[in-house]
Amino acid sequence: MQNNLHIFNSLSRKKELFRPLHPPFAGIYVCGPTVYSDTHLGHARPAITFDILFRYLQHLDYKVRYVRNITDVGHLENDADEGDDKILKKARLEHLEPMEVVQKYMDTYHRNMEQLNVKGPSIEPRASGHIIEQQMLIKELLEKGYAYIVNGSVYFDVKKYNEKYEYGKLSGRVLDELQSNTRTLEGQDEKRNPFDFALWKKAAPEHIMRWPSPWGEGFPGWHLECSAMSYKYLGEVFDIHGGGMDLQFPHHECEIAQSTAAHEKEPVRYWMHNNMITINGQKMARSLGNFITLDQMFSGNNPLLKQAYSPMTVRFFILQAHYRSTVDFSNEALQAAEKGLQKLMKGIETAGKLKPSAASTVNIDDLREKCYSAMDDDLNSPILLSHLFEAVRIVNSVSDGSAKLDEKGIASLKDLLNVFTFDILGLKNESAGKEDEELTGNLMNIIIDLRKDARGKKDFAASDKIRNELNKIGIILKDKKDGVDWERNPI
RNA sequence: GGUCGGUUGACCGAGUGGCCAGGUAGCGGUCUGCAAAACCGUGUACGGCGGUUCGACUCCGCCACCGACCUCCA
Repeated sequence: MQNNLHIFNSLSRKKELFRPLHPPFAGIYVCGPTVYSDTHLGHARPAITFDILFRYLQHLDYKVRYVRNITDVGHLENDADEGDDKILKKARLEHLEPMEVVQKYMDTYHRNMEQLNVKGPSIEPRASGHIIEQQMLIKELLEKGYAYIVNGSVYFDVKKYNEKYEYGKLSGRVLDELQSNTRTLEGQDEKRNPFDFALWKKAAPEHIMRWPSPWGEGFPGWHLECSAMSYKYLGEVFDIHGGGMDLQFPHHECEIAQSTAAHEKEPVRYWMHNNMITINGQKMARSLGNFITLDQMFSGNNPLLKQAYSPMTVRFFILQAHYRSTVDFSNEALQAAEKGLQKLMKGIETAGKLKPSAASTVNIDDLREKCYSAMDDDLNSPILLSHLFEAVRIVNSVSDGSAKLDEKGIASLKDLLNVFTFDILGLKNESAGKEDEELTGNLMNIIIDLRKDARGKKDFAASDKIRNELNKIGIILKDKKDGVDWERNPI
């Protein structure tokens, strides 16, 4: 299978031609959310970025296995020994079972993803469902001498690992520097070195998320799940690993260390990292308290929002920037995106009504090539969109006669718009059919008002015509004392 | 403090050693009874200062400012 897709590999810091290990198969692992709170705008970025990758690889006829996990245990507030599990903390706060918290926010995440038209992954494994696999990995690491047990917890020995392998290669960090720069956290006594990280944590007596293990009752560390689950579903070495840039260190670095140490192989061939969404120039994050949840985006119910923005407006907004750039939230930018999206959708509707000419004055094949080039250049969605607007310009020109297309050209143009807009960028036409009921009501009000004017002027010919014509299409008007009612005639 | 990245026109946002991004808004025109839409045209954009070059927004150096990561974060 040939393709010309180049992706920026965070590991080499270069664009590389994508060649999967076992064509026609392609394996992708992306870090999903920790489900302890509402899904926010920031979550939409990786979801959409890797949705585009998933869709494009499928379009190129790869058999893609896309694994995106749900973290439902093990994500600690910090690396200190008494660091709380995020989910556990939330459960205590809301007086819920931890798994009730997980269910609630996982459902929200799924609902929001569906609204954004993000395709579900092939497999969506949960950390809590892979405790055995995680323990197996720990055993392997202990046997190979890359982990040590202290007081019922197990830690990864970064220094030992760094003797044979290179810790920090993904994030460009050098262990010596890390050592001197690590901030001192309370309660790190158990670890041999501050940059060692937990594979298994002993559960305190009051800790309710706990599993038995050879090292005592406890729970897995955060970094471990991704190594265990990617290995289980994609193998020792797989093609693409994605996630947010903020996960590069320490999460992905630790993942590489765990997997490499256990399997003696580099686990990932292409690392891809999406950039952050900022608000007023700062990262949007729960911990900064400046985030907007997706439900708020869609309803407009947040002081930072001047209006509601539809899921497709949000998707289009995100696609207008390249995934490796930061994109700054503002109402003006969202409003511009809303208008742009409308223009694109209207253009596609117009494309369906074009009349063919005998010959063509524009070349659609060239444009198609450009669209592919844009996608092949590290998923350059903003450039692709600019080409789609060029396509829309052609549509409108043909529509008002300043350009001509033959039947084949029109078919090709329509196909291009459909494939790239809907299949690959995953946009959809939200206005189609949506507000029909509301529109009908408004139209009827206008018609009834016109008829009232006619009757006021004793123009009964006009008023009767309105009533009769409506009758013909199954709408019955009823003149009452206090106004006019209408209903559909049940034919 | 360390590491990395950014600074593009009214706003958002691509990109490149010499030519065009694109969207939104503005202005002028075509069309139209009026309007809208659409189409055409339009704006001396590339943080500052030097350097390399026939030519730099694009390469190099310095400076300023902003941000990310180094602790959890998509």
